[in-house]
Amino acid sequence: MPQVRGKDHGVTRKLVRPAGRPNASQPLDETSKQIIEQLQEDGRRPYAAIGKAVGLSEAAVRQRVQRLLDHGVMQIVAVTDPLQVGFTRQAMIGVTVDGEIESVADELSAMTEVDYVVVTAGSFDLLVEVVCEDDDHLLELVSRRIRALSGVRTTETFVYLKLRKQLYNWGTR
Amino acid sequence: MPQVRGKDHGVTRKLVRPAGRPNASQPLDETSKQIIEQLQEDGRRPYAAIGKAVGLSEAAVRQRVQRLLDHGVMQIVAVTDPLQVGFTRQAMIGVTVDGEIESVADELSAMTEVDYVVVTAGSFDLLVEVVCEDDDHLLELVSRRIRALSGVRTTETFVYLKLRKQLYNWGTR
DNA sequence: ACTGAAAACCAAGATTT
DNA sequence: AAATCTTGGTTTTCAGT
Repeated sequence: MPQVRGKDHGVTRKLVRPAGRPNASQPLDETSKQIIEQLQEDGRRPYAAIGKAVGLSEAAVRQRVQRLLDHGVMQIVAVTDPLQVGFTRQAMIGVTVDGEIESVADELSAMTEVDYVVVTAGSFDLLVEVVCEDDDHLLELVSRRIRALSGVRTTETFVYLKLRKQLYNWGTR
Repeated sequence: MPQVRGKDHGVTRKLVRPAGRPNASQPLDETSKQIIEQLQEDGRRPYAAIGKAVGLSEAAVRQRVQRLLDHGVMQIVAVTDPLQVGFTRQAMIGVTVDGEIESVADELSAMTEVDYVVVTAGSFDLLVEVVCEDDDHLLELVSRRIRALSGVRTTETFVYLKLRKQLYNWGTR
């Protein structure tokens, strides 16, 4: 399966847990894990088929899926291959920050080219994945916009040459 | 929305395009982009509802979705929040390699804790994202198994402190 | 588990390019 | 001619009781 990694463009999905969302925090039982595995293979698999596979009624599967979605344990979404939709250049950018890391992270998160921001321990304070249309776009993004942010001390760009593995199915073993 | 990033655990989904998969390579038209946007919000949204939103019949939407899936332009999958399913430690690992980068990439890709492998240009040859149950697990993985791979020269680990943004919806603007 | 309602599926036939 | 969309009828799934 070709690469499938998020780029912003479109509806923004923030990591902040929406207010009012119930927090599960209970370890998943075997059955829920099996259901998730089924949906990791095919997010539109019918509930009845899932039920057959995990030994549950259709309705029971439906309720469990709804609960998993409500609690934010999983989401079911389309993921696309950036190379097939006109974005030819991806990169990871390691950023070091002076001062407030969080505020820099916020500004980076707000950029449409940025699909991934994580605060890290190590020689970078932030790792930022970006998806660009081409090298010019990437250059403009890094040199004009990211390095221009106040608080950004250094950046190091790792241009993607080849994506080798990209999985969405975890947490279930 | 909480973080949602792939960890292996479970069915393996390789990036290699399955043989016989038709290669689209035609730029997406506006309608397909709109359909993808709909499915990025909710991967199980009914075809009829999507049709209403984009101005197509239910059957036409279904056919287009099938085509997008067949061509590997997108997939519809469940993605889970590792923190909610018992994995408390994520990290990015920068790897430098002696010799064949691809073979090291293959071996890393085969590890269940590894959910992301990319060949990069820059001071690392590979970037590898891992999802571990705890710090002990991460330590064991890095020091006993990754550094032990022949061809691995150096590794640098960036432990995730906080995931700030994670998007799956791209390519559509 | 049962049931009405909704959605998905299928096969032609129509339309567009 | 090929690809894409629509229509109508049928089967399956869904959601609430």
